[in-house]
Amino acid sequence: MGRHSCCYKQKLRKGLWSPEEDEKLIRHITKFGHGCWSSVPKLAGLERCGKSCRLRWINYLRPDLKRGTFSQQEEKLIIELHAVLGNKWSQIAAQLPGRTDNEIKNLWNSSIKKKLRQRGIDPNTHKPLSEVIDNHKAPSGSIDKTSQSSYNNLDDKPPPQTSFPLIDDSPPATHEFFLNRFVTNPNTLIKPPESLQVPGFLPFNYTQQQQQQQQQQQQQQQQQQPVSSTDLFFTNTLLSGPTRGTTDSLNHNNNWGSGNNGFFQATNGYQPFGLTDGMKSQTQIQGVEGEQDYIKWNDQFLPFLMGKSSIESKPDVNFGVNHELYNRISTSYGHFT
DNA sequence: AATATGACCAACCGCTGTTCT
DNA sequence: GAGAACAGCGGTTGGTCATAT
Repeated sequence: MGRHSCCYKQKLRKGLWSPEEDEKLIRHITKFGHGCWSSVPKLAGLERCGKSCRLRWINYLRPDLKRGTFSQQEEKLIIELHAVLGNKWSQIAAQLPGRTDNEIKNLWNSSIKKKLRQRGIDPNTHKPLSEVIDNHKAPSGSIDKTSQSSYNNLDDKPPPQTSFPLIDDSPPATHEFFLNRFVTNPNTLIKPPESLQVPGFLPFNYTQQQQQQQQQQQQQQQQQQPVSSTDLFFTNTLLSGPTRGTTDSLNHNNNWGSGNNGFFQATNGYQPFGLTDGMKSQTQIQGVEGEQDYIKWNDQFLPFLMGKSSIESKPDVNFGVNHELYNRISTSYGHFT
């Protein structure tokens, strides 16, 4: 269908969103949910098409977005999922809570593809490049059982060409492999596969009860033994990536499971919207004077708009604006004055 | 210091599938 | 059943920033 018909009827804004537009959209969806996207811009007072509003919300304004750079485990998971699903970015994103299909797609095209090629892996077939060159008939997306689905740190230096298969003894990325890892028998599953212990990741049949058991086990383990910094990073934090200046990202548990589910489960006519534990985590950010230059405006502004902040000294906002913060953020919008 | 190049990423475009009338 | 409206998806584009020359 392409561009919505509404886009032809009137002059609509295009391009980057201004903070004011974001604020309008957030306020509207916070109060009313999005309902029918085509009606959102009118109701929210925006000169955008519904499609644009939807995209902005899904890819940027949603409170459960994780943002930040991808962890190595996330990258590994993306590669493994891509080996099975191909360019089904939305399905891949579904396994990475807090990440959008757009984000993953961008990562794949800008970074992972290159890293795989550097390691001698064809990003389309996930086969060794030499093999792909030798066999031009290899259908795209098909997974050879000898090819590898398990990847070590992609930042590592590539192994010698003779060392394929590349990594370890993990099973190949066949559909059986995928099913074994992601669609497990709920009667037998207690613990998610080790490689899937990425913050917020839930296999398809990983129930809340099982999750609680898992959390209890993790808590016991944490009490029993010290955790390495990387373990902390991967299992206890939601703010991944450089988290420059992030001070308390280690101080909360992984609540993505319940929080995320709650967020996405529709309970009424409107599409669901709610504040989640995940959002709490997202708002664990530094104060205005900190070094958190990575965070974009909504990362700080959004919680205040939502009337909820996990920052202890909550600014006096109530859908109003923390003006100091707002001014600082607004200036970061070079195109917007 | 100026320019070129590349990386990154937000947003748009066009398509398909589903739902509604 | 047909067509319109809509949601969602994947590919692509264009702007911005960082780095190299």
